[in-house]
Amino acid sequence: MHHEPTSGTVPVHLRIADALRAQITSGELQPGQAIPSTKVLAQDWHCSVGVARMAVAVLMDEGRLSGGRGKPATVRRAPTRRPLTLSSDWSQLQKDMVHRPESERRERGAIELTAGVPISATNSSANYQQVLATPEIASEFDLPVGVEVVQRTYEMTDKESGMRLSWSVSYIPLEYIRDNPALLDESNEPWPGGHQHQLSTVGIEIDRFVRKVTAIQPTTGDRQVWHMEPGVPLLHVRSKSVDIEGRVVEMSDAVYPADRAEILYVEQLKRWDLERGQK
Amino acid sequence: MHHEPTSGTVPVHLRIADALRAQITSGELQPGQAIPSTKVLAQDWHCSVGVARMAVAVLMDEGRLSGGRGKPATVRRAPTRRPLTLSSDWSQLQKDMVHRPESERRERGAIELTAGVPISATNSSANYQQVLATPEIASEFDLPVGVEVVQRTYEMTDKESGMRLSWSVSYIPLEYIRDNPALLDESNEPWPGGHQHQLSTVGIEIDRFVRKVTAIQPTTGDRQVWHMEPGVPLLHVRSKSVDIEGRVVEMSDAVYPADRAEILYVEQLKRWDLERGQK
DNA sequence: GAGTGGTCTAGACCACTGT
DNA sequence: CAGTGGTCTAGACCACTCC
Repeated sequence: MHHEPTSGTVPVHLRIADALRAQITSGELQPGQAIPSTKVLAQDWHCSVGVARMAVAVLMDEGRLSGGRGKPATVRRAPTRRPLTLSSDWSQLQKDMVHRPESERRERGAIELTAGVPISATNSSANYQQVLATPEIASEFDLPVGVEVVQRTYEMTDKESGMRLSWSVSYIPLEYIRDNPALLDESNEPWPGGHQHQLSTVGIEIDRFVRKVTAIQPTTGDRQVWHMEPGVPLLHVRSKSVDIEGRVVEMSDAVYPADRAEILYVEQLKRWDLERGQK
Repeated sequence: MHHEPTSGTVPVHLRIADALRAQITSGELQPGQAIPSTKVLAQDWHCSVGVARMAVAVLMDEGRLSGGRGKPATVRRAPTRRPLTLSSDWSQLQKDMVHRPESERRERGAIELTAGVPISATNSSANYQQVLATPEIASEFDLPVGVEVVQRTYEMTDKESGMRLSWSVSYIPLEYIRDNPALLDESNEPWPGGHQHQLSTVGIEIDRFVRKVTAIQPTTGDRQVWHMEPGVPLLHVRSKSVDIEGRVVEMSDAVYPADRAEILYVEQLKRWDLERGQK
């Protein structure tokens, strides 16, 4: 028995979602507060519980509700994101450290990947593998497909919770570093001074980093290892290191859950009064 | 009548999704190709069509399938993203142009927001409004809540398709630009030379930009205006302009669909041989 | 134990697409 | 027209949480 001809053309579950979303943004439903149960929503809107569930599923996917498993769905609190600084200042500092003693490098070495969490509270695991460049990887290096590259995957987890804090995979063409076998030794992790120092041992000087940032939707597997809630995208950062001869000598992919991290960077400009007459 | 005790503990619809995802990543299902219909999946997996639909919904949300509405669901082609360059080089160019004649500025003025699309093929609309700073906005400027700010929303759409190409909202505290009423004139859009030039007319010199990039899940409304498919996040860029006195003089939010845009930026480092002895 | 959401069924009707 | 997905119903059983 149908009550109304669905009045408009907007599906019922979307109308319920719109109503709830309005209540959330207006503050009528506060963060942490529970929304009405699916059964109540079904009664209020004269629909089946299945439709009510579809409505809350919409808001879950939008990241507005955090939910379920025996507990009522609640309004998600605004996430606090750790800034992930990728500014030239910091990269320059890393470059300057290349010629500093190892003790100093080791101390600050892994900051790159922890983004603020003390190294002592983390476990890290690295893995080296010699692989053949896929078409995608080869095109980034502008080298032929199938060329040998060293693949390094790196993962850090929180000691207490076991939660993953960072994950990245980087590639260096084997021919560029063949002269220094130490670069293939996993026991050196985390790399003191980062790959900038490692590359400097074979005479490669980095001129610039080129980074591309985009976002993707996590798979269910991603959600498990990151302990992510539904409705949270993954930030994907692809960095390339270009040396002073214009060659791409290193490429890395890293991902971060968008509810915990944000990419922060600074563009420094020159002063007007300092550049008079130049260029 | 139940056939098996659901063997493991993984829900059926997730197992179907996993199987399909594996077929997609392995190349067994090519981009553009149609996946089996929900009815067929239900028969193959001995489940109801409802469960089969949940399975394809999972892959839709991951952005791997596109489709529906009478047509069978198909494997989505890899998106081609337009790079959105936000490098210091480009910003510096903008800064240098501040002191160039208006004709030159006007020519290149709006590149900032089109990201590669010719200006002639777009419609743009700007809107000015004088509003009171919300707590969030005020905290970015480090000014008291309720201070007057000029809010400028800017939108560009493709002339043919009517699709939205860019959207942004920026804020400038009124007290910083009160001396130049031209800045409040909407007919000047698009701003020749961007806000850097506008601010220079009241004696403000930009020292640096600070940008934060993160990703959010679009609402159903967002999806409509951007013509986005499900499973595509939105990139969110918040830029702040800091002047040479350390004040935040401008703040803007911009969003881009993550399947069409990527943030690209370059970190330029100094040469070793050029910095000997300095610093 | 009562209430919650998560999974699943077996249907129904509709809008849309292709031929 | 037959086939597709999109919406919706009215139930069922389970795992979980809170009291």
